[in-house]
Amino acid sequence: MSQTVDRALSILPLLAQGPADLGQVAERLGVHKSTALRLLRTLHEHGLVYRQQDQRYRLGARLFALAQEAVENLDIREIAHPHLTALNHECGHTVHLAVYEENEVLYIDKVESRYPVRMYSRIGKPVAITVAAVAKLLLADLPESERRTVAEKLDYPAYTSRSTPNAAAFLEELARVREQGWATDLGGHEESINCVGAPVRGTDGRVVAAMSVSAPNVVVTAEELLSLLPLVRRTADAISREYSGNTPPKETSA
Amino acid sequence: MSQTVDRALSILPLLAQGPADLGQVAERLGVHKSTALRLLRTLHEHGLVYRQQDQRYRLGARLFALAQEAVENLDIREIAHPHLTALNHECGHTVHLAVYEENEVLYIDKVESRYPVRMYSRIGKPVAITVAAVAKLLLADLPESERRTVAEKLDYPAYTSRSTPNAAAFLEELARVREQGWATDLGGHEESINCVGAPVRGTDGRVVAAMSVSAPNVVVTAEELLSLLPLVRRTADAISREYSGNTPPKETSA
DNA sequence: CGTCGTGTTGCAGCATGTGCAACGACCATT
DNA sequence: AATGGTCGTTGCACATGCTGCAACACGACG
Repeated sequence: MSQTVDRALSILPLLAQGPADLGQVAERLGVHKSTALRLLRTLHEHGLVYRQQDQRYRLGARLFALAQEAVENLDIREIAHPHLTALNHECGHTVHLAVYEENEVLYIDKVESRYPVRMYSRIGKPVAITVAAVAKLLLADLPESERRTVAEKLDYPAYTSRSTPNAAAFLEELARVREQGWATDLGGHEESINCVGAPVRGTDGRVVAAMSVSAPNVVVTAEELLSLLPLVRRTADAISREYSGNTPPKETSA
Repeated sequence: MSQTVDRALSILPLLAQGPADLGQVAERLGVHKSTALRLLRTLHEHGLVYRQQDQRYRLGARLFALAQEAVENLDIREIAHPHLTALNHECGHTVHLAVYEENEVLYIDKVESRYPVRMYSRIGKPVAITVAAVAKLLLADLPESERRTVAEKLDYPAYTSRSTPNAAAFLEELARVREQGWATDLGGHEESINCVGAPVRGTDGRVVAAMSVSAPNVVVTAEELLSLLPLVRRTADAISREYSGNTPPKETSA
């Protein structure tokens, strides 16, 4: 909508692929060098872009700061975290929390055996949206039409022999998930890893987040993992309740 | 330099503090609502901003993707990582790798007892630049004038009784660090945590990164930690050598 | 010493972003 | 139901501020 800003922002993904000098940026943007220079300077002033010794431009540190602050301000994460930790203590496995945002599913919290980590390698990377239990839960809740649109647009990489093969199968799976209120990923992403997940709902019943427990085959069989389902669902429901209760935290009396 | 882009980018830190609606954004930017709307729309198209159900704007997922890609493309990190892991195996303590970038020091890698983590809670947060060993190493290498300028501009929070109290003390410390070629942080940030660090240098001898080993008092005394210094320096030198060797990877013959 | 390849600057022209005012949607209140 | 208020959205006329050009500065290279 705004040409100038549009161009400036297009520089970021371009630099994400690796450093580039002024000429390259200008060329790939399709604008004059002087224009690119001014845009880069503006980005630089805001710390989104950094100029290394060889004069080439890189993405800057402020980007991390922003991403960091963004994830910390997710109230769902804040509310859910203690529940996730508790669940982890009970079952010992890795616990994930994820949200859906414009055709992407995004991990926003994770508790592993020993360390509560706030930001991980997986954030930002394309989540295996066609197979992950949390992805199924989040997509299953979309309105019918949107669900279909999204499913059609997706790629269906065959991570393993048990990955979701195509849109039809995925929609079927989503319907099942929607009905039963929980989801699994049995070796669909990595042959030896299984997950069970349950949805977190807001006041209006819509799914606002999803959580899952993951464990490798070698530790527990899929059946054993499935036996954790009641516990997982109870945890998700507890988060839902607390989130719904706290949703309108409008100042009633200061 | 570019007004439009400048305004658009100013929205990001604003939203980092928490979700805001159109009116708030317009007001805090000092522009008309319609202007703010157009800027937000452009940011939205690029995925940097997300609109939640209540119509308020939040920072978007693409931000994570960018931050993620940015950190992965740091070649220093890639080269250093195996060395950091090796060092961690030898001594068992937490190992950090950091770089300096426009008045900020930034952790870009970390190896902890059990998990190699690629992105951590600390990235993006203001590093304790006045006390951290890696910060001292990176700042100590700046040219005299810049070093002074930076030192004057900094705040000197008294994290503990042993924190660097002011610019004068800091500059003195930097001089010492510069001379001896290594640095420590003995309880300057957290009373019970000590660190020893050494610089990683590029071909031209300039410090391009810094690494450190941290351990709590209860595990090893400061003296014991200091006994690791030779090992730390050897590791840093190994990284320097490999980085210098690989620095000009220009295609000599396709 | 000249040539090439950079990044940088000033400027004229006009595309583009700007603020205004009016509209529509929604909610709360009466 | 009707009213008033808030908030997001749209179309438009104006002029701001962005654009691309051409010329300059600087360093590397032969």
